[in-house]
Amino acid sequence: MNPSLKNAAGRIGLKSKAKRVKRHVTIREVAKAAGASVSTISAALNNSDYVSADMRSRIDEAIKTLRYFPNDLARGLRLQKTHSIAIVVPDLSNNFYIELVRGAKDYSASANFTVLIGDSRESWEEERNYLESFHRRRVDGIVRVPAINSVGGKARSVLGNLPVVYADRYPLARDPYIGRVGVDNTGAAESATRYLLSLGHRDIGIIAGDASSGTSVDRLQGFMSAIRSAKIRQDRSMIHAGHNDMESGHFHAMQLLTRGQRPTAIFCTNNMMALGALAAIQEIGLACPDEVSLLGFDDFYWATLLRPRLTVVRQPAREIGMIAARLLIDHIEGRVSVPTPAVLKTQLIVRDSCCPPRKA
Amino acid sequence: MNPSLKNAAGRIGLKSKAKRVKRHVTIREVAKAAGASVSTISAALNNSDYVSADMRSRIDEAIKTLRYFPNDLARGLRLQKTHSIAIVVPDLSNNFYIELVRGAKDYSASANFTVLIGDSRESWEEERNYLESFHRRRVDGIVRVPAINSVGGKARSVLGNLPVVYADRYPLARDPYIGRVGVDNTGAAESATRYLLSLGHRDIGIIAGDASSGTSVDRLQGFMSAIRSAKIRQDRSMIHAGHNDMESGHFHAMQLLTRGQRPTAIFCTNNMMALGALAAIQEIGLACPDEVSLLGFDDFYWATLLRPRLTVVRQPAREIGMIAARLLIDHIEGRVSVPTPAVLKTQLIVRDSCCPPRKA
DNA sequence: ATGATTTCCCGGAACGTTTTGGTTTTGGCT
DNA sequence: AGCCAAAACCAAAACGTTCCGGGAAATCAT
Repeated sequence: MNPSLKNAAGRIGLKSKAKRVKRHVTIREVAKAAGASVSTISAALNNSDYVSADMRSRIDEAIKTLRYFPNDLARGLRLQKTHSIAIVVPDLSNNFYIELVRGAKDYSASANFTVLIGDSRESWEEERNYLESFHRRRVDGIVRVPAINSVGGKARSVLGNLPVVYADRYPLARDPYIGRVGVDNTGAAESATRYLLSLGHRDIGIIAGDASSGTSVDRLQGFMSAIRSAKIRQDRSMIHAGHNDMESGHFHAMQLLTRGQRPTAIFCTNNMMALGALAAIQEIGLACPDEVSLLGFDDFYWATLLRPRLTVVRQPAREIGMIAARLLIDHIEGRVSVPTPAVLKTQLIVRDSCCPPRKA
Repeated sequence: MNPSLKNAAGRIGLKSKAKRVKRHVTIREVAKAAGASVSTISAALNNSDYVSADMRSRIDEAIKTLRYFPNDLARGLRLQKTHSIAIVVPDLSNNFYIELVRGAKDYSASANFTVLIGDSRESWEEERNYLESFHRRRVDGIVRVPAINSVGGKARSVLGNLPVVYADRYPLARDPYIGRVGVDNTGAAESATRYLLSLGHRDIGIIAGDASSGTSVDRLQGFMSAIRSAKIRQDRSMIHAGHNDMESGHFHAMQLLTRGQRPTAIFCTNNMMALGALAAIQEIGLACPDEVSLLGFDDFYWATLLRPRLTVVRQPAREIGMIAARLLIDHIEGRVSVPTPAVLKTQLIVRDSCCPPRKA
């Protein structure tokens, strides 16, 4: 059709003898090829009105044959927004966060936003790097579930005034955020504990998360509240603060199980620690649930493959991600959305890892 | 110190009555605040020589008080490279890929590269979106482990001429890539199969991956080769092609186990399918390994929590990721590196899920 | 002193888009 | 034919960096 097409396609940066750098195709080359001006191409791309059918098809053809892909750097620079958000989670090997990320990504996609993923591995150092990197990339906002050892305020210094919504965990230190979504941690932990109590357990150990996380604090509080309302005097040494990973779950379960008076049940405040605890139980050679019951937080797709199949309180991970993304994007686009914080329902999934204690 | 500092900090975009947009602070404002020119700030940032200690400290101070963060969009645009690569994997809920991603990310970080993560969920559609998005973001290269249903050539059309290195899986269709890293799939599958043979198994079912993946083909070939050299006539109906996910592992294991002549052992060619097969075995109520042995590919951190503990051939996931990143980055920076493809060692981890068949 | 370096700093031109504020073309009406 | 609005297109100015070419000041060699 258009004879200038092949010509334009051949244009390569012919600078010096340096590494032949094979530049990307630009909108300008498309313009040349289609016999139009740059602004018209742009108009066609952002399908504005006022570009004739004829012109539009010439442009489409040029784009196709030149294999043109818009440069989002230039676009973002000019537009002063990137139509993208970032989500940084503390542990990608924890399936809960995968689901959360996928939820966020799916909602974002439906809103024509792109999402960048960060995996801080429970390290503030790593998280900091991700946050700064995303900030420099000028994402339009961040959904953040902070690493366990990241005390609240530190993040702001690296975030500029990017809008942040917290998911799952939230910091205790007051940090300006535009939203927060998660579950009713206190209530969930309380009713889970009630379940253990109803089975007859009186000596219950808990492995909770770090006290700098509001979420962990809430869950512990829910636990305590259930215990109190059952008029039990809780042995404080059976309250452990872990780090939300398998190692610390293992470690603290070991502590709990190798003492004189061992608990008849252990409540782990997230799934990684539950796994660690299960490993410890198996290692010691205790029968679960017969000798010690195990109750976890967060469900995961292979929980039923374990023996015993794990009893857990399930959080709607995917929904948390979706809603977090929605809150964030609504804010970015200047829409007002539901008042924060958003709290979702949990569900106790009873399987085989809890039973009445041996002898009361 | 410098009185103009606070002044510059207050400069906000004061356009119309539109949403107060709170612009980011730019290098220009830093320049004004430090009483220097833009180019000098830039020089200081990229710590070139020729900027006096005095000037440098004024600049540092301005940067600090203004909370300046460079705009990587502008930077990338000007530099024509972003110092970032992308890695797109087919399933983040598969721990193998998490490790792979982490390896890639760790190496990249050490080389001052940033990495963007894509999770295609075994869907070419999704993968396409990620690839295109990364291309438009002008990452400098991509390490790709293609989705199972993505036939080779299609990707190029969306990648421009970005350098690609394949990890783990590779396409059969000839597609120009600059590197490939993985394990000796044929050899690994062959020796794993030999292990089953050595236990006395003669009726072995295999659930392999899709035939469009070179990796799957190789593994199946290794299996066949071991079978042949044991002079066994393999029942072709015991060769299944799955989709590398739990569902298809479950489905094909069901097929295999509910037929008249059931295999005494099943070899799954990746870990997700092994999990699915395990679920099927448990569902049917067969004893594993006593009634049917199960052999998986890829190790994962909770494999020992399963009952029976899974016997698998372990791939060095993390190293695969690291080397892939290294290959890619070496190429990007114009360094020549080790000849491709790079093949790493596997290791058969014998645990409890395989034993001699009941009666020969 | 004089010239030659070296050190320190700056102006301005890209990089690839979008958008503003035009100008030209088209075609429908008198 | 003449006019005018609408339709179709365009040139140029940003967006926030880096870097090239220079220039002034300081330092050094003669």
